[in-house]
Amino acid sequence: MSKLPRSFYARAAEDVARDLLGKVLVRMFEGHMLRGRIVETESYTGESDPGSHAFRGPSPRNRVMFGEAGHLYVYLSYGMHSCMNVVTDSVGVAGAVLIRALEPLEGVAAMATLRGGRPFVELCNGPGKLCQAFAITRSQNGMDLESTEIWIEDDGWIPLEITCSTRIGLSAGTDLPLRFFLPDNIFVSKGKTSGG
DNA sequence: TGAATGATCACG
DNA sequence: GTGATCATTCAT
Repeated sequence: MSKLPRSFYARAAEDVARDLLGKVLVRMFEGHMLRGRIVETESYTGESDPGSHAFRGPSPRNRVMFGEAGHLYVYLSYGMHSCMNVVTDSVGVAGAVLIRALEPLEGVAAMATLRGGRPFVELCNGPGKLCQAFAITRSQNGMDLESTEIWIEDDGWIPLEITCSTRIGLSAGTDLPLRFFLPDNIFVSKGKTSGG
């Protein structure tokens, strides 16, 4: 049960995305401890990645992707949903890992309330859903994962198997196998699998 | 299958 | 300033 150090994040986004599978996101919210195991991620880089927000260089929105690793990058999608990324790579190099799905472990009642009473398996099986369940909005943008409000820890659990496939919901860069998930885990978001 | 809903970006 | 686009979710 150890909190991941900043050096864990200060690597290539693709490596961080793969290694985050099985780790546990922890969030303190109004006295509740919310915990969920990461079961699905996608990696995004910079100028070489047409699917990335940072593809066209720095802007006010993607600024944190170019900053120090181990911070949160949260943005609003489709005008109504927040999506949560973890910043990777070194300062000046754009990189981030989108957290797409979690397996709820602790604080499930609080998550269900935040999610409007949705069924258990639908609490965190999508990027917008898990942000709602963990009360993460753009006001958490730039937050440090070494803070006491939100962090990611390793509880020793190791995935049996990791599968990769192309990323979801993009109009560019869809040919790259940069989505990582645990096959057979029921909390992985719906959408395409690795061709099966 | 498509409605909801607003920030962001390119362009002028 | 305007218009197109979007790393989605939910109800039909």
